[in-house]
Amino acid sequence: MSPRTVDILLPLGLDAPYSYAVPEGMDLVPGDLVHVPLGTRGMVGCVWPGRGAAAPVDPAKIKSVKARLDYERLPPDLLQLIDWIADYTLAPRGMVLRMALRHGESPGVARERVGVRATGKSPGRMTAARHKLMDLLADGFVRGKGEAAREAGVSPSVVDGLVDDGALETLVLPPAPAAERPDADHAAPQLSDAQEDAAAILRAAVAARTFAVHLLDGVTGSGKTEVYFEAVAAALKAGRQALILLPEIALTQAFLDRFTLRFGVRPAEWHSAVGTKRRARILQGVAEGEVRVVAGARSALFLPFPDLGLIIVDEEHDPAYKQEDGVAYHARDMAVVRARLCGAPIVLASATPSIETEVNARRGRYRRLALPERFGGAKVPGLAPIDLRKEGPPRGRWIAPRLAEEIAQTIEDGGQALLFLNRRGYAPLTLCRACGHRMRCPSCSAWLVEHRFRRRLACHHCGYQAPVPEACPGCGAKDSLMPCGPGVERLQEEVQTLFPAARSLVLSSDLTGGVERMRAELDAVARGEVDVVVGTQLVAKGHNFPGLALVGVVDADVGLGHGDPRAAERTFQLVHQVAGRAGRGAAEGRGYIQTHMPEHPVMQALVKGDRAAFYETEIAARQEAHLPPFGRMASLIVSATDAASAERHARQLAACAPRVEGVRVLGPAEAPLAVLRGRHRWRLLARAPRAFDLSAYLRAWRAAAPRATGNLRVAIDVDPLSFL
DNA sequence: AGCACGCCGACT
DNA sequence: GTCGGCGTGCTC
Repeated sequence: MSPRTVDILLPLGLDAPYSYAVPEGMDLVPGDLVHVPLGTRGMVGCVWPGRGAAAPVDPAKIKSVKARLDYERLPPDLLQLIDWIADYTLAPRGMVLRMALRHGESPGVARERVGVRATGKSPGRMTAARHKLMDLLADGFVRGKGEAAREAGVSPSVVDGLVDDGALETLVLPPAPAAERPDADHAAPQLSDAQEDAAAILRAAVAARTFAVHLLDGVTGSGKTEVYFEAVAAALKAGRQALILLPEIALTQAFLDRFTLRFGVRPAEWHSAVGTKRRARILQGVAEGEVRVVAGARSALFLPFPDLGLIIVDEEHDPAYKQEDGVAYHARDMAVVRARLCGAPIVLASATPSIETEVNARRGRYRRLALPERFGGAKVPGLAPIDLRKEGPPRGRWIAPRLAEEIAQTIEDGGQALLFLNRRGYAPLTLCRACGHRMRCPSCSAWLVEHRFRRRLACHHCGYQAPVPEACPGCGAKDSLMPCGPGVERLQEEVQTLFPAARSLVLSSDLTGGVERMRAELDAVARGEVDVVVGTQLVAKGHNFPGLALVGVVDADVGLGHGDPRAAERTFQLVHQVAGRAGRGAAEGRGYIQTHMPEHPVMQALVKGDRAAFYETEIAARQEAHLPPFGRMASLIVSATDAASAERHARQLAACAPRVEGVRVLGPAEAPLAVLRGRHRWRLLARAPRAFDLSAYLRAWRAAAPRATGNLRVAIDVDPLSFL
């Protein structure tokens, strides 16, 4: 009699599960995590639902499952999500599974905690530190060892000393919960009428336990967070779990504080800065249903919630939701898929919805919940245009005279000014005055950006760094290298020159000192200890600057005019959000936008504060050009270390594209970043009608294509962010 | 993703 | 003669 076999999906670049024999007495169900032998080693895999007749395997090859791991099994909707994403993106199923397993590698054993308690016996010898500790523990309560030391303000060794002495006794405490239970009734907020209307609809949606997509649409400061917290509260009251997705950078103290204020405890956090031990605990807590609310970055989408009753995607328009490398997926879109698979409502929140979401709302596929006003009556500032062609700053300066005057006035009035420039470092380009040599990255087609604080030139694409050379590498001339163009560091220098008495601060992602420093800096700004903040897009996200009275957009044209419609959308969203930073407190905000093309529709919309106008023009343009969401698109990037073979393969690929009515294949052309990390890149685009099954087309194409040999790679991106 | 196998250059 | 570089292919 032949043994029973199961399909096991392995977290590798394999699209199909492998068959393993099931040992006598072992019971396996899809979703179970198992240990299996593979080649010379062992590995964790997941029991996969059988999909009928698989390719026959040589029975002699079949090995046996080693063990079923003592984890909660992955819920069925997560297995379906993995299949769905693999089918849609053409990524190997195993690589998608990997995203759901990679956090669980270290077993989530909850460490036992040691607690201490006073025995009633006095210490043999008394010291000042021992006194503090004994005073603390005089209440007879049990405390964790480290906790007791911390609270008493003594070192942990004092605790050990008193345990040895017999004045304290140790006992085993139950493991601390992965996260405390949020209390839905902790502090119910006072909502405006518009907020209450939206909240009521969301509460009803949570109660209905069916899939529905809502667009929570409101300007910065209109109170979207309070509204979706009500939906979270409803999920909590129903005893179900909720997931709040945020762009990683927006998982700030400010957000956590607001959550804590509303629900009494912090949510379980899930992002790259959370340590492995803690991740394992949270993972287990989620799988057991103990953890009720997770606030996380896009990877939180793959957590094994057994009873997910609500998903929130905050800042749904944020491009950080798009994963470009490995499995190329958009977390917002996949969140909608997961919501559908588990029959739960989902809320997409944004002040500047993506064109895709906006169109879905207009079509009625998503229900729009609009919050028209700013909470507390504060105003989003209008943006006055400064035409750089007519009233630009002198050469080598970036702040126009009119903006400079406004900054001076703002400082004088005791307000704060924010200058927004989406360029890190000191100068985006360094060139030699003598020979024209430009400092470029040795492994990318990109300029090296000078970082003056660090005294280095850096590539923002691959991480290459080098000290600023003494002499020009091209001609050997000394002191001939000259920075060109502004970065935030250089802008701060200009601020210091123009306003010597002003206290200025640069906020950008390469601030050294990590999260702690960033937090301290933001606090300093909030306390009014800074007059002028110079920041990159980081300042657009989620931070509140109550004293901010003036916003200056230094170069609104960055990225515009290269023909990528997505750049217009991005500019609009960023500038709109930055403008929204001003006037959140009592002060009424003002804003200025420096541009070379004030007549551009995006600038016009920003100047007039006319959001609707932006969507009208942008949606019309997309429709006209059959661009997403009015058509479907995929990009194929062929790369190799050798330029010629990349191009050759790209051309072969283009030649064997299946001819299908309505589908157009564009290219190959050099990719926007023609060389990245030493790899030459060529790009193909496939465009298809909206209802077309593009994934199936790509699969057929890939099957017809010659195998990519050597170090050739073909990266497929369905729904790429860039349309170029 | 690992890990073994295999086919070519420079060392004791 | 062997060591070892990495390109190629397989793992139920």
